[in-house]
Amino acid sequence: MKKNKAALNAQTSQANFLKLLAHPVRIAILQILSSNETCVCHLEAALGYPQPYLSQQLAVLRTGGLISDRRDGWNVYYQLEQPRVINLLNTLSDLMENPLEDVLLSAPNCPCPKCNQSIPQIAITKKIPLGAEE
Amino acid sequence: MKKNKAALNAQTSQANFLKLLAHPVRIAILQILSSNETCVCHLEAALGYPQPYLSQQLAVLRTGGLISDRRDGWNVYYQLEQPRVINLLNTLSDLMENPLEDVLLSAPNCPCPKCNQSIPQIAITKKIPLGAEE
DNA sequence: GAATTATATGCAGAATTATGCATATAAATT
DNA sequence: AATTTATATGCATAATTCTGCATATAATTC
Repeated sequence: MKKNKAALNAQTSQANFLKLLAHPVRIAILQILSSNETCVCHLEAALGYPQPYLSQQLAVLRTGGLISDRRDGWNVYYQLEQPRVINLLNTLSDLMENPLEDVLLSAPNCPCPKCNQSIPQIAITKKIPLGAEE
Repeated sequence: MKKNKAALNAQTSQANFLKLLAHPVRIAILQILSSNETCVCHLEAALGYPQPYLSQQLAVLRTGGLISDRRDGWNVYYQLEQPRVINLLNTLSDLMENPLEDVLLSAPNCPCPKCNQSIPQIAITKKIPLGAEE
């Protein structure tokens, strides 16, 4: 009897989908986008990674159909194309008992229009410990 | 001002966890285990992959803490260590509108004790189309 | 139209993962 | 203790992903 490998079509596309998510920066990007449409410079300010690096990760997510972009003047704004992905990330945080992250809420020195509409965002409530910056 | 990368600790461990799952054969294994404690030879019969290959994928899942093994005589039986992983896989199937797989239910010619306790398993209800085997 | 600002792409080397195959171990049977 | 059955490990090569950096594009302002 010849041994035939099972096709595993569904599992293969599921695995490919998970590969899109299996990256810390891409997870962080999706979490940020889950609360707001966001421009690249905001991600840069929030995450501290170089712009070309973030653009590449955004390209991975965009090519994978998870997010979409919209240009407005100078800025390109990204948003979730498939908001239900957040269900998955929530199930994951739940499973791993990781609290939803903090980091993602503050984007000090973000120059984007949305961050500078009127009032500076968190600034006052956030204490910067001595020696944190140089 | 120096740009500091965000730590992304939670996201990093989440990504590592997803990497364990982001593989078609490993997903299939977990789905099979979700319904039953299962020995390696059963997986071999169900999936049609060579035994050493499956043992390697099992080792990945075992090392990652997702499954555990128990020896009984000749056979080693694996079971889910973290049954809530199935929530995640279900959320995923749901998201991708993949029906839960069929393939995984039949393991023709499985020699393991569990498959040969008394009655042949599915045999009768399952029609094998002409020319499916040679 | 030249300079500026925001974002995207290309490419290369490093690192990691996937896969196949030979062989090792471990319990059971004789 | 030799053989058989079930499973695990080691290693080599191929394939893929990661990451950093240089450069390209595209809209805007001067």
